[in-house]
Amino acid sequence: LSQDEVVTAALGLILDRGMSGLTMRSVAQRLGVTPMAVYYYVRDKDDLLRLVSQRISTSWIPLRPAEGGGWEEALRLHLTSMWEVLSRYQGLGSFLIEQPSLGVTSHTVRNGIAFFEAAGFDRVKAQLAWSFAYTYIHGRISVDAHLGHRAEAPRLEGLRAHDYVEFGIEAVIAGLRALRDAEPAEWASRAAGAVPSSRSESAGGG
Amino acid sequence: LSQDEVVTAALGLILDRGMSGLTMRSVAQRLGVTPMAVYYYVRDKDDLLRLVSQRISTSWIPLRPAEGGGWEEALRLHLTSMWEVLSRYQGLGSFLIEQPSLGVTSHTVRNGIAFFEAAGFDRVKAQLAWSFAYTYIHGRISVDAHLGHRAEAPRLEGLRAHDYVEFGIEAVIAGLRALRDAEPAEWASRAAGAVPSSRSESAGGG
DNA sequence: ACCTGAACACCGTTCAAGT
DNA sequence: ACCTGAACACCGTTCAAGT
Repeated sequence: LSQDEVVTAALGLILDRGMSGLTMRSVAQRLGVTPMAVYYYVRDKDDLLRLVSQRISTSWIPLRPAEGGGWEEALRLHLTSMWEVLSRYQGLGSFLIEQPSLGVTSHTVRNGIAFFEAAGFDRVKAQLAWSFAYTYIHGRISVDAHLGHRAEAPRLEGLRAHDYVEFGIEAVIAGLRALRDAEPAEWASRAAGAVPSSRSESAGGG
Repeated sequence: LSQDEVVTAALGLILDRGMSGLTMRSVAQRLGVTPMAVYYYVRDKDDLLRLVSQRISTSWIPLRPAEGGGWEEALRLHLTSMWEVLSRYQGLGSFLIEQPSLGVTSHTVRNGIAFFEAAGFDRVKAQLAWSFAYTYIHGRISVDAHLGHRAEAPRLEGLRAHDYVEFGIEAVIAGLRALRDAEPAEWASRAAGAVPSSRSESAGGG
């Protein structure tokens, strides 16, 4: 038995029975072992979920400055692959994307900001832009996960999940393109001075 | 004792102790009653959460066709007030927005589509547009909720939560404005024919 | 080092019973 | 109609013990 096997068992359980089917006891049972054996390889359930997050976060195309295609295409590829991977795991996606190790890591944030700075966004706008793109795909995965297992969810005509993501990603790109060169006054008119031009005092989430 | 008091107790518990502090037993304790008394007014925990959702969903500005201000301003007001209300309830927001009664109701969906049709979007684009706006704010509330109670979350300089939402809502509006008059080929280039121009065969989520 | 067994403090919920 | 009490089938987790 190893930590890798524990993580694999957890992932299998999620695919088979969904997020609520993942318990320390079910992991142990799938491995033919006593519940407490799992605790030898994993500190607690949060730790197990962190490891599951790490495992799948290697499966999508990272966000990196484009080589000729422009930032739009690079962002499109990244967001699309992220969605494709995470939507495969039903409720897991909406859960995992809230895990620090998968979403808002300092590495992920720095990388995202660097990407948008390379695309011509100033430092403040690069932060806002990355947060916006990340937030959208987060929302999309959550909404998809929720619609997936609810029969009462109203179905819209003629559109598949993929159409929604595609439209959404294009809207994200179009929105960012429009705001990149806009003056703060154009998008922060009702909160003048909220975004200082140089240095600043307060801290906020990403 | 009444159903209203049960719902009020549940809401208070969430504000005081967060989502994990809400249990059937803690609701009962707050009401000075035995755990099973709660079950007289509420079918089960899901039912209680549905009622909590309903209670708070009346607190924000509904999405309705603008009277002179244009669809942009109407959408801005709706999304902003939704965020302000839901972000007050920490983890509740990210949970509640997944509740059918709060988010993707057939009424909410129809209303949203009608709003965007009145704003000059065709039927298919109105569905996509509503889904996009709803999905973004869903994501924003989830991300905010998550960042709220995690000390390790990296803090970006000089930006407050409000700045992110404001930028995001403007990006949503700018994106929708750009795609409203675009041809499908411009935003669905890699999946030609995915969105039929007239009638359609398959059904998908919103 | 690796795993087991018993136990604790929690859940949501059912069921029968009280008033 | 409204509430209680005891109980069931679950959780995550600790702690002491085995090999």
